[in-house]
Amino acid sequence: MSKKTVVVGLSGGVDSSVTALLLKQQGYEVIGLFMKNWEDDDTDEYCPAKQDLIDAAAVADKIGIELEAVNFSKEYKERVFQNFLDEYQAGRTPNPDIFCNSEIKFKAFLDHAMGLGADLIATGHYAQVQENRLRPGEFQLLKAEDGSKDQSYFLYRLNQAQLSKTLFPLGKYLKREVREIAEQAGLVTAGKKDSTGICFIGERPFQEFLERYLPRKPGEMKTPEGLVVGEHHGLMYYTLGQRQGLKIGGSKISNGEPWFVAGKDMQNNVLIVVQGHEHPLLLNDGLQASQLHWISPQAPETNWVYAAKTRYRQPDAPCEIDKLTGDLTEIKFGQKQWAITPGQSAVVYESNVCLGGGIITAAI
RNA sequence: UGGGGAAUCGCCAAGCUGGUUAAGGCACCGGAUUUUGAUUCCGGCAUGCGAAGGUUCGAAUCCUUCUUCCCCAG
Repeated sequence: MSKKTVVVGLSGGVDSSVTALLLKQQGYEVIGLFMKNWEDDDTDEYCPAKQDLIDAAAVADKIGIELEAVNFSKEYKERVFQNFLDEYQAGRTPNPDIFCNSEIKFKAFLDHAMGLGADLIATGHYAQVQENRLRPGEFQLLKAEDGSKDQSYFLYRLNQAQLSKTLFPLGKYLKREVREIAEQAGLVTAGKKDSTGICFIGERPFQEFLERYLPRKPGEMKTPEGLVVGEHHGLMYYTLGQRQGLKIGGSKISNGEPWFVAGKDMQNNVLIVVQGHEHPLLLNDGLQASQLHWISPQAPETNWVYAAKTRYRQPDAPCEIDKLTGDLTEIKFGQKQWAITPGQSAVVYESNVCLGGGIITAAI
């Protein structure tokens, strides 16, 4: 019986480094695979992914595994980035990393790994996969043990075929422990700062970045009453609940509280802004979502208490699925939710099991 | 060219019966948090109070002149 082969996505960060290390220690035949999926900004002397590749190579060398590099830039652009732009253009706020997972990391990457003869793939995500005890052969996606790092929200669009071939070795560890393991193993990535920003693209001045693809289209900022209070650069550059960057402060009509984006009037190219974090227009009882995806072949029940997030890193809020017809669902929360935003994903949980979810189309 | 009122950080705005380093909020900037975009949190942000003089041990706070703006009369 030969050892099982696992292809690990090595990004050049601590998490994936430790993932590879743990699998190696568990006796798997491990192959590291470095992905470069974004090259729009590369110049001769500047290539953001370069240091990451160097680090990934150093880690692979230290652990004693092979490292291969692949480039899915084309797939990324076609399957993730184009949709990202279309969504912004339509005034919504997409979450590209969710599709990056379902289309790139767990599709293009998975296919490539299988082509290499792998039995399984693994990534450094904080989440867990488990076979359903009641229904053998069916896999469940669970939250990570480290609740503060749980990334199941980004993984809710994975299907049975993908989960059945996936390992998340970090699911049982705390972030702190992961760093300690890296430290003890002498991995160069042990103290490396966590990466943030859009996966593969990285953190950058957001409006400036979007502007390269979606040109400015200035218009007015108005209160719900129709009072003009400022000017915006283009509705697509703003998201509901946004406070920073509005550049409106003071004035006689101000009550001293900060302004937030509460809506977009696409027809008239007007950004609706309100004052005060608790303004009623920022709070809603429920939402509608479509493009539904459930991890189990069995969709969740209506009239049953679940919990849901309307954006990453937000505590689960108790909710009920009111309607579930075809590709449309309505979710009602026990308590009003803040800045429910079209384009973002509503992800449903039952205890620590991620059931799936959909893309928010409207707050209700 | 009569009378009255006001001029304090980009904006709003305390202080103005003279006395520690000129409140606070919004905006902005920096950082923390964060594999979306936000939110949130922490820190920074007027040697100067329209200008110039004067009174005083000491003035944004009192006086004088000038400048600007507003209101009421013309």
